[in-house]
Amino acid sequence: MNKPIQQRTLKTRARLVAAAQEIIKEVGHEALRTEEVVKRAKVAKGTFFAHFPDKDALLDLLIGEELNSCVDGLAELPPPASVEALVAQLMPLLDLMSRSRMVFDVIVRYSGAAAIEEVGPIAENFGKQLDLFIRWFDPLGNHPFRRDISPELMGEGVQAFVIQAIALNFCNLHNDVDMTKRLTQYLRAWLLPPT
Amino acid sequence: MNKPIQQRTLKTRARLVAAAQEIIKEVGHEALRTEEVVKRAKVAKGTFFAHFPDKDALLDLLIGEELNSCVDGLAELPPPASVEALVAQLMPLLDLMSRSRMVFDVIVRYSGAAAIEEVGPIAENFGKQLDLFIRWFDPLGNHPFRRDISPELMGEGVQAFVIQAIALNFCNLHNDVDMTKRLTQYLRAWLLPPT
DNA sequence: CTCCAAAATTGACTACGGTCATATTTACAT
DNA sequence: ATGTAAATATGACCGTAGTCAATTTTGGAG
Repeated sequence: MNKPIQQRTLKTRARLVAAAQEIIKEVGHEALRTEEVVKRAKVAKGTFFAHFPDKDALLDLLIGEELNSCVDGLAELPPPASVEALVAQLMPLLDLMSRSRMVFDVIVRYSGAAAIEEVGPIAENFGKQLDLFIRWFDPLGNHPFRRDISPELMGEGVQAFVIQAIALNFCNLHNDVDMTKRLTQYLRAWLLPPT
Repeated sequence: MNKPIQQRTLKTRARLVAAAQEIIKEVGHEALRTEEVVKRAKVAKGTFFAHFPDKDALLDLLIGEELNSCVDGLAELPPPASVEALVAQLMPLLDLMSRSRMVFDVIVRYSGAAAIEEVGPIAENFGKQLDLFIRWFDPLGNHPFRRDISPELMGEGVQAFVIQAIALNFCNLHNDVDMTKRLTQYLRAWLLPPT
């Protein structure tokens, strides 16, 4: 019933977010500086940290939004009819997650509900991904995937392998062709019933 | 043939490492400060960074060593005869990797050969883990696991699921009983042929 | 309208990782 | 021994995330 949330707060927060988005568009996530954010948002340093516990929380929010629109896009597609189709459909997500080492690190760190408390935007998005996978792997659906384990478990495995594939991709100068191949190999072994 | 490596270098490096190990034993990885390391090692700040590219490289080394003695211990065990036995054998590794959020983050970041160049101690250890798994999953061996995919692929999957299980464990106040259960569930679905 | 307590904002300040020009030490040739 | 070039060490300095006591703004009670 109480309404302790002020109009001013929303405005300030929106300015901070807008400034950050602008900066990221210009110089990328890696070069984001809180000083630059507050300068453009025309607020003091302390104000930033009154709105976000730390810089990573802002990145959680921004990257979470990007992930959301990406997953929303996926949700409109029909359930994939093969591992190859699945991997192809996931490519936009893969591209986003592997855009830069820093983005990937933030995603990995926050995908598991980061802090002990508080589920952030990225963690929420991973829940959303899971819902989507559960639909795609519905045992009642017409797909070639295994039916001996729950679709939820299948989805969690897909997430684990996506992260693994991207992580290995950041290594030995593998390019994304190899990432796709590797993920396909993982998911064939994970999702297909042995012939 | 050239011998450009000085005795002094080794001494200094050893002192830095020893100081860091001492500090970590006292206050944990999270509270490690380079300033404290150089103070105890009786060297200047700059010397630290002449020996390690950054603080994380030192952690890579130290955590890598811990992982190595852990995996060496695992290597003396006989191949596990069930998923439950496998998970039980892996527990020391799981405990080490999930000791703290920071340790886990460093491991995840460096497990995939961190930088584009240079394979560090943690990445090397993950290779060693893989060798061990390949032995355990030898298709010629007497074990209940699937034989339709390469043991290497099986091992990579185990690594992916271990990371997934730990990551989720850092979330929703799940304790390690749940981590064990979750990993068992993953590995049953990953390693066992459908009945 | 006036006053007040809570909410929001401020910016100087701290902590700490990392840099770099300079100084010192080492190894070796002569 | 002496000179000297390369390797190593130094510490003042910098950049940036994050803190906090003090200040300003807000919305509402009387």
